[in-house]
Amino acid sequence: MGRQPCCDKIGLKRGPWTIEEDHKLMTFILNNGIQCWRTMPKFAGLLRCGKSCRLRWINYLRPDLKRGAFSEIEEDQIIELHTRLGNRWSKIASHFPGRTDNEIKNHWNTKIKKKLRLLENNPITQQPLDKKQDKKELEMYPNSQNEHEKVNGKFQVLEGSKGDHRNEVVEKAMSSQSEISSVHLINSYEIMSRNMEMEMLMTSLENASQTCSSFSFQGSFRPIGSSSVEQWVQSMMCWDGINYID
DNA sequence: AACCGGAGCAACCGCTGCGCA
DNA sequence: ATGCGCAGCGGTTGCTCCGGT
Repeated sequence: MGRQPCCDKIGLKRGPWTIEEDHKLMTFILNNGIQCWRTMPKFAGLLRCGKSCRLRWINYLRPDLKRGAFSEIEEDQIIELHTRLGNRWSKIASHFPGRTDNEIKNHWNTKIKKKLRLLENNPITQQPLDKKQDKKELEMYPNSQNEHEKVNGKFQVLEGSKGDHRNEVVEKAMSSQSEISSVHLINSYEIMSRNMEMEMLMTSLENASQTCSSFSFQGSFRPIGSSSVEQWVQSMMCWDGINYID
């Protein structure tokens, strides 16, 4: 007789996570912490198995995740670690704070492997042949080598006075044609979100302002179609009431 | 405009190792 | 010592997007 499944899969949802599910999981973890993945979905009101919740949190929702393309330095490090450790992705990932094993594994399989193969086939130049991607990125972000390095700045509203800063945050995000990529409210009410829809952000901020007299706000924004990332970051840094924190 | 193929990546599956009774 | 249940890990799958024809 085989091993019992990790959970009763009948009636459980599979496939891509919705924003609502993300929100439920995140809120639950932030309020209760991580104790038992198996029972978590039930208490969080999710029709998912614990394994799926764990994966979603680790690979996507965790607030300390570093998003964006891998730098040349990171790639070199991955190659070096891979020659020493082999396919032990979690071990490799432990050398890169904010990166997940899944992310590194995918990057290895889709980019690095190919790059190394091309290098092997092109020993004279010792240069990667596929420069297409680099060129494309350079065209999109002429002032930035790595879009996310520049964009993932953090902004903080100190001693926010309820709705004032809440509106400020939302208006600024909307006027700058941005999507919220990460929001972190601290103090007595805590919530985080990644790729949160504007409507949901409003609700979260509303809840926050109801449950505490003052709160601080930390977040990062990612511009949509901004021609100059640096310019955009500069404009955010000048935002009254928001302190740019390194 | 429609189709196709490749790239990228999120999510799943099944195995392993560990802690505990 | 053994078996069970769990979290974690690595391989794989399948969906989405995008560029080329």
